Amino acid sequence: MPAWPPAGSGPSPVEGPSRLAGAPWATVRDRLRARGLRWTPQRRELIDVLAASTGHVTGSELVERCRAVDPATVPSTVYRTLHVLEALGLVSHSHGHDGREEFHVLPEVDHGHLHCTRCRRTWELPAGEAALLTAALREARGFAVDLSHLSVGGLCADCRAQLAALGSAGLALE
Amino acid sequence: MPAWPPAGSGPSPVEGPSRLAGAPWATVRDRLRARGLRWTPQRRELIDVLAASTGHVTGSELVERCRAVDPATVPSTVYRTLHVLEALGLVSHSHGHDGREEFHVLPEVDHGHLHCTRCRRTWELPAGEAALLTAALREARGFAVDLSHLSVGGLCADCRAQLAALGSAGLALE
DNA sequence: GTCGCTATTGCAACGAGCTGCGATAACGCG
DNA sequence: CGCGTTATCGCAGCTCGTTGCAATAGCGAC
Repeated sequence: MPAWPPAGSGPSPVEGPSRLAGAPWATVRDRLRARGLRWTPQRRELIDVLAASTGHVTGSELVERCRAVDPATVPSTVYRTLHVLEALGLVSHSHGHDGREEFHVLPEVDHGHLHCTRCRRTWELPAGEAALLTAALREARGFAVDLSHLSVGGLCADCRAQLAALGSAGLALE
Repeated sequence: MPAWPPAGSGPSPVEGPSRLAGAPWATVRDRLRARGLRWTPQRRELIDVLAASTGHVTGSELVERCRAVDPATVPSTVYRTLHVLEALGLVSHSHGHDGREEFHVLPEVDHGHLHCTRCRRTWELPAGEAALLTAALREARGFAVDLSHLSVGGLCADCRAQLAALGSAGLALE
């Protein structure tokens, strides 16, 4: 793993809106400052890592990736920064099947999660598919569903097929 | 808290092929043995505690209650026993809003959970209310929803009302 | 009763994540 | 450019839960 150029030494690769097209990361610094928050090297590192990530990442994965960039990285700082970024709307988090934190980079689209309790895979559940539920809950209880906190567990089609194939042979525990 | 009558003392209520009506705990010992598992004092303690519990309990709450009965209780044993009991279908667990484990004593009725991300209260979501979602997912994806792993987050009616009352004054973080 | 097999225990260490605290360093201002 | 304010850092320690391992103890068989 190539060491990154020491922060601040030498001209860093184009820091324009070039590759950041569609990436709000470029504006994070100003967004932080506008709130009286600060732009620190540690935060910059995490944001670099986030900008290179997509989809779901667990907190510890992010810690590891940061450590790859800067071995001096400390977990608490990463977690704290993640919470700050969440307040800015740049990431969101939910709890995976095992209760571990999963961060969601750039939650452009509001969606829930579907995960198979057998194969542990996860899918995104777009608002459309949950619409009936959210509408029903709003009407019946006045409850406003937050899709990012909607998590549905169960058996995916593949696993159901596999179990069916196994037939009644095994009352398998697992 | 009253000490429980020693197990096995006195005639236990009907224990037939009928229903484990109300007290499946009485049969736990035999169910364990039937599987080649063992009946130990530690397990008995946890089962006493469970029998005295209803609804949702977190793992650490159970550990505490066990420790109240027997200070020598060790967490790993409690957690391991809980997982064994889950395999027997006597408890089920899910992950709460904060990712912590919540155990569910005697999950007679299959249901999901609804929790408010603001006031942190939790409600049960009966199968009926989720039926539309589960049906839709089964048809569209062949996904079989496990209600005990269905968790819906959002704002409850009370909190929505409170927020509305606060008006546009606060762009509250929380 | 006691013997042996092995499930279970308790311990210690670990992993994820959070938190309080003193020290550091961003950043706005002059 | 230097100063003061205060957000942030790094550390140490804590909580919840899991895991590997050696020692213990259920329990079925003799």
